[in-house]
Amino acid sequence: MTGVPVIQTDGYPHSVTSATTGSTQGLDLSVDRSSPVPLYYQLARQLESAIEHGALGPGSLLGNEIELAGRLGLSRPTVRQAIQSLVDKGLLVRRRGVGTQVVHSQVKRPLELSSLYDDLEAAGQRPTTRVLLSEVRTASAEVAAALGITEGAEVHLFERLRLTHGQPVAFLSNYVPAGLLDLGTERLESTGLYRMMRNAGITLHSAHQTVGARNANADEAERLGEPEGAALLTMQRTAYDDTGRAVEYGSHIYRASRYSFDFQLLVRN
Amino acid sequence: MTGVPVIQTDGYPHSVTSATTGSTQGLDLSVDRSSPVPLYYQLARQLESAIEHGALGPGSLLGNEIELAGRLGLSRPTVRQAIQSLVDKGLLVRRRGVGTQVVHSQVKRPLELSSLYDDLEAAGQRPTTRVLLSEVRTASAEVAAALGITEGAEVHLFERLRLTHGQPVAFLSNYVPAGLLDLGTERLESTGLYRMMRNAGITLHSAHQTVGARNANADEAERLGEPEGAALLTMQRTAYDDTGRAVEYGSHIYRASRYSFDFQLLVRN
DNA sequence: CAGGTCTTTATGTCAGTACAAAGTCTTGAC
DNA sequence: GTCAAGACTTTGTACTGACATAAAGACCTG
Repeated sequence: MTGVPVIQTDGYPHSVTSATTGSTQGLDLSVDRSSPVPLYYQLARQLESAIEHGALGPGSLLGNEIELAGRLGLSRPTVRQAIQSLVDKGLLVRRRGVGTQVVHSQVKRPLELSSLYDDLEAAGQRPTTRVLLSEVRTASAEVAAALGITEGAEVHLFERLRLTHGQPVAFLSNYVPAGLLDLGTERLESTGLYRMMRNAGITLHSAHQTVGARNANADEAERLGEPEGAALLTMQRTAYDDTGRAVEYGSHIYRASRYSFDFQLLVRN
Repeated sequence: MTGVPVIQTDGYPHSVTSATTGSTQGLDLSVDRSSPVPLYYQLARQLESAIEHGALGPGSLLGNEIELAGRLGLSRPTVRQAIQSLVDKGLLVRRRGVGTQVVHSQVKRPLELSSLYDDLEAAGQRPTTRVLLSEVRTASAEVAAALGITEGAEVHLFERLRLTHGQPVAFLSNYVPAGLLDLGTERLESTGLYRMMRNAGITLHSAHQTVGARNANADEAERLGEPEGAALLTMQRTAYDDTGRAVEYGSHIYRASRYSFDFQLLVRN
């Protein structure tokens, strides 16, 4: 990060560099006005990466907003917007009369609607998927209720087995209203469901989850390679897109011996 | 802009009422400039309660920001700030060229750092607590690592049994750095731990959770009134306050037959 | 020396304006 | 009749300016 020159194409690049560390002073912050990326977002990303890379250590002050704005050639509201987005993410804390400082705790990521696939991939587990079943059925009462459709309507059901290192981790049963997207088996094996939805123009918005546990019956035990009666982690999830329409219902079973949910959450004040 | 005259003097509430429903038009929105409560917050609260009470049904447009601002005698940024806070909560969705509408799905609450006590109480379960143990100990390696303190430092450990309708639901082991707050047994029975912390001036900020499952051993089975080998839901949580200091580590065990985690989560875009 | 008070500093709130960009809808041409 | 261009609506981004308020420290005073 040190001596890297900031190449600027057009607009008026404001680059700020200094030797002081532990503060925003020692950072090479700059914005590119010719870019279509919003200025507040450019700044937010730079601050975020500075925090991640340790250039801005925990507890270090960010420097007051007015000065920061001046140094970057931005207005205060723009700087505030950038900072606010990081405060919302839990990376920064504002204190009136004191300043804005980097939070001490190692907040990684708040809980997201991440797919199991992405989770495992991020953990370097190299997940693979085996599609066991993929067909159109009529919705049962349970599925219809979860998806908010009428019982008997057509849904696409697919069952998948997720593995890492050749070992089963989870058995996933997913239901998608028919016609919402075309689910090719080959693509389901190579990527996650949510990624496919995003590519199909569906923007996920929220989800309702229930996490519980139960003992494995003979069927489940065999599929997952666990002894009968072993504790299983269960999760049911209904996902909604931004129009409020339910786009997916999943009923998942995880081997508790090989998987657990791990997440960070923020308190809203 | 309709024919509604906006009377603007100073320090007086602006009230807007109309007969149209399904929109913000039929709402009695007003702000009180003499109140110390921020204007954007007043507006946000009113909109939120209107949504909750059904006055603003799912899908209904909010009306454009400029007009809304004019009707209330506020500036557009202020109105935007109010709306934005509800968008962040997942109650509203903005669409360029269309407007802002109430989200369809019944988003209840995103996942919060709620205590089990509050959860059960909200569900009308009338929880009771039996404090089994409450003493100061030296931190084990596991606890020290979770709390970020040195091994052997003093921590206050207390074990509680949570019951509803006389039936055990969970066994809770909690560790709090010694001297952080005084944990009276009687208060621990009548209220939750997080409520006590808030009252002691500690503002919670974030937490790291791990949820898993395992089979009950003989000890756990007896305590919770389950057969040996029954599936249990486990949760470990470390909570941090806004200075980044770990203030609590809890290792909890739930009867999977009587409890499951149930929550809503949002996708950040 | 202890206490409260004033000053400083930083964020918090709010107004008003301007232009950009993305959808929607209408209009017009073919 | 269909499709595309353009107008229009609405949110998105950004700036300037102003005052309020909380926290911290310096200062003065009893």
